[in-house]
Amino acid sequence: MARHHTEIVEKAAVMLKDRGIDGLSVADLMQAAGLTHGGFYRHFASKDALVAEATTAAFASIVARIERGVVKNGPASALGDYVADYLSLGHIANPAAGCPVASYGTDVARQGAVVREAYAQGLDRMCSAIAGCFSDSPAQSRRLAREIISTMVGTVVTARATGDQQLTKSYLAAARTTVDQLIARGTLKPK
Amino acid sequence: MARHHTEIVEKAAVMLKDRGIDGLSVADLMQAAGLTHGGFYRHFASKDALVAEATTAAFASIVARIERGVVKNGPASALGDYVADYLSLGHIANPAAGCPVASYGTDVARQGAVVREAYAQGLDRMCSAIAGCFSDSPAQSRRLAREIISTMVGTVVTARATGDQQLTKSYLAAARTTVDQLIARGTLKPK
DNA sequence: TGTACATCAGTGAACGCGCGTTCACTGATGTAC
DNA sequence: TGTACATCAGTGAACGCGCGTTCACTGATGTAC
Repeated sequence: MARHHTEIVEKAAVMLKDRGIDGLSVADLMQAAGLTHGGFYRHFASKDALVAEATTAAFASIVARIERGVVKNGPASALGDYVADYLSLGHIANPAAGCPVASYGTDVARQGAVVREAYAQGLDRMCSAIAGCFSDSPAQSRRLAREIISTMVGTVVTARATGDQQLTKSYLAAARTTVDQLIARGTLKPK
Repeated sequence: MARHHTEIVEKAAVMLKDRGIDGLSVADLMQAAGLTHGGFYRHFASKDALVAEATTAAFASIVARIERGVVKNGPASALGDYVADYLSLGHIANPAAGCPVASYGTDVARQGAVVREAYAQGLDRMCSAIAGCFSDSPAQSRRLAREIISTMVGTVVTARATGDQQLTKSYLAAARTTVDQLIARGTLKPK
């Protein structure tokens, strides 16, 4: 059962980012997990509860990826990779594999408390993971992290509306410069 | 009929920003406009067409407000007011009166072509209105405008998830500083 | 000016559909003896 | 080791509901004479 539970949550995290909260149906999700929809409520109290759990999982996998990068290549490289992936054409084209904020962030404010809290906590942890790359004061590091996230989220959200790939590239490059300047405001922890 | 049409579109723009695309129902909208839902299809080919039109209207009213400000108080003041309103607690708390990008921007990528095009064009015009405040080259002005919008969108989208008002205030203040620096990179047209 | 008529915006009942959720059931699993 | 039984994850049919959309209708409006 635990294996099924994990698989449902992981599939949900992907489908959620692909289709949005309203676009994710319980029946489709369970079918994608190779089960029938009836069993869903043995695992979750409601769709809301599933969305909350999948949101937590989505942020957790981002945090895990950053932390793995830090351990392996050091903060500077990990942060650089994260930013490069975020501001890439691949991220624009493939929301399912990307950031939950850029994918369904504007819908969270309209959700119930369970989802909003899971999302707020996930965002906070993502922020901490990025802040952890800086050796500045915690307040300053978190502030930098917030600004980096805001810039990247805004860029991807607006760029996804643009059909023109060449234009999108130039937006991404511009944002990349802005983020690099933000990073340069702080001091990266040594490897 | 034209009066009804305008009223439906304007009510739709507000409700769309309040409830999101999926959250807006044809029946609710028509009731809010004082009509019954059956008449909807005398005005619009589909819900999609309505959403597209309301999106265009939402961006148009923002552009109109900026341009009125420019005429009345000059570019510097108009842009300053726009940024101050965007990065305000009022905008965080009241999406219905705010920016469509921050309200349902992440859902647009999942919509049909009609909506996506209306949205892309609206965003482009908003960008032009802001770029028009600068006397730099068109390319440079638009680039600045894009970065200002990205920063503000990202800030509001992430800040809306935060329950804590004090924290939200500090995010907004930080973004304000960042945007001011972006504006300072360009040259504002004289009044 | 007054009457007959055509138009068509708006009405409200109805449609099919997919949604989240429920529930009686089944059958594999693991424990008790 | 083998048998009987309880548990409960998973099944699949069914539910009520609200959605977008359709359509036969009504009645106010404006034109033609």
